[in-house]
Amino acid sequence: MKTQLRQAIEAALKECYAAGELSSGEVPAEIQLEVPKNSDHGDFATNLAMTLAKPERKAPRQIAELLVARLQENPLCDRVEIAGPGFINFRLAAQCWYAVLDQVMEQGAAYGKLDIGQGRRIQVEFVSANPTGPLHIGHGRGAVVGDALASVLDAAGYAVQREYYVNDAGNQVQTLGRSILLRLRELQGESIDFPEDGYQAEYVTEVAAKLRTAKGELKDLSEAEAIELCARFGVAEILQWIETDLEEFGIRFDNWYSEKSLYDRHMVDQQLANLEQKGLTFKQDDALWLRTTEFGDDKDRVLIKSDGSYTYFASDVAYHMEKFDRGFERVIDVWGADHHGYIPRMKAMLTGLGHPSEDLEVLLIQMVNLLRDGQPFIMGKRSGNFITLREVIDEVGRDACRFFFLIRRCDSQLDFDLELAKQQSSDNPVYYVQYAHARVCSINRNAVEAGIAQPQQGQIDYSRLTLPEELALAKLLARFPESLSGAALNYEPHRIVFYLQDLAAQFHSYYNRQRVLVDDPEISKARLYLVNSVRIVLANALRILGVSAPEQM
RNA sequence: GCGCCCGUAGCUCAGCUGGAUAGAGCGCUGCCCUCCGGAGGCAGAGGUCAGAGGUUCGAAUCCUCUCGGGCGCGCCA
Repeated sequence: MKTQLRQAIEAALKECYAAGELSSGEVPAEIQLEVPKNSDHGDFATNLAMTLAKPERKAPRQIAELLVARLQENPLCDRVEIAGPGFINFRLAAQCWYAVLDQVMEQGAAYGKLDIGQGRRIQVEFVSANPTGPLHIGHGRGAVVGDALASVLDAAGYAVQREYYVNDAGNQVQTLGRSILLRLRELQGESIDFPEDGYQAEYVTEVAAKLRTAKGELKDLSEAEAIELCARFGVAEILQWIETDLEEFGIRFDNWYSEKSLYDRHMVDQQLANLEQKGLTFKQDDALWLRTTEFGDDKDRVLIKSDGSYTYFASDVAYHMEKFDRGFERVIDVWGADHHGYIPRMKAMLTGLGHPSEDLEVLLIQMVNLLRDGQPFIMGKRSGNFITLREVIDEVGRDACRFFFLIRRCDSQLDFDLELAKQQSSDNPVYYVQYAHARVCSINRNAVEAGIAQPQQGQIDYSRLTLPEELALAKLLARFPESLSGAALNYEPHRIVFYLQDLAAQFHSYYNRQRVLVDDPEISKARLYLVNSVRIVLANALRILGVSAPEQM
């Protein structure tokens, strides 16, 4: 719709040049067309005449008149007007908009899909929580945002991979192993003085008990061997919890990438050697440093500590370089916002190794505040860390949980009201949107009962759709692809949520004013066609978010 | 102290990358309500876009400063 109009404007402009009415001969690279906020200003508006004013040395309105004279003849346009300082406002013929319904019906589940990615490979790495404990509520938000973003990009035509980076090397894994071993000994009757810096939580004992049945008491192993075994067992066990939780949440990763495997394959050393060769490192105090300050970081960073062990950053360098070696053109990391200080060094490392820093995009996920009936759930700013994701999903359900995690821009903090999420009323945005879908399904069931067949494409007389609400709905359906492209280009899945709420609101309002199934069978058919188009778009948008579109509730 | 994010209606937040009279939900006020499917529907009030400069035809949006809030600033991960 938009592109057709853009072509028409371009053609009109060229005609003006051909007729000598305009002289500069420049056709702008892209003619800006936007949907005015105020619908009195038409369906689309362009500022073209204003941008041409300078090169043409003519008044904007004068230029606009030349263009409008030609565009008025175009069958696409119902009305073309000049407004304000020189905007050209277009109102398209109703038929154009109702043609969208045919598109929706014809394309079905594919309606809205785009090709802006053109099959380019992109990776979204998200969750990547340490395998030392169950997922908490904060991980949940990152999980859903990452997953939905991946789906958005997929729908926009990118070849997307979802990856989980498993931090199965390093200190925290050793600490986990030691903690499990101590709990194991406790289970064996020893009295243990459990250290402050160990993992205190109960699940550690759970893992220890399981290990005891599987592997026995580890009596014939050395201390180091026992810790190592406990660590491996614990990581495997906890990863399984995480995987199960995520799957229950509707999230499935294409790849689980082990940090330890980077060391096993000597990838870290290779990358460090690479950096050294490029003269980007230096030694100081027995440690190896990366000169990240040369690329915008405010401090240089340690890669190898003076005791010879590697920093987390060192494996991250290797990991991210390896992502590009795997052929991804762009790599997206989803992190908790408290890690934002880590971004400059990562980008510095990339530019140092010859990658434009935009190749890595980091999405920062802000904190989640749990509420119950508008009141903070528990005190303390990091309270979310003590509530597992599993508990929340069990309480409010997967759909509500996912929807609420996506309802805000990810860089703003989120208030998540558990009671609201469970509520079966239109105050609850998830319910409101899903209910719109279920309502159309209900109408369909009634249509069957009344013996009215689902109208097929080409059988619809659009002149039966005479109401302004009907036209408005068709226009909104036409804007779904645009909403999707905005979400994809800006990495903002929440836009889909806002679109959905908009569409549901307009549908409910229409439903409340008008009956779909009326005495006149032709009108009924046309309206059925319209509301079923709405149903399809609702379902398509919900599918991208990983929220179900129920037929009844 | 330095750096990043944020400041929009009473509250929670959108605002399509610079467009025209800044929007939605909750709350508030006033009407309506046996409707294909629910304790719901319709309408109204409510704003100096934190403040001050700047950029230009045009700024909530871009730049600078000030104020206020959040988060970071380990040879931790």
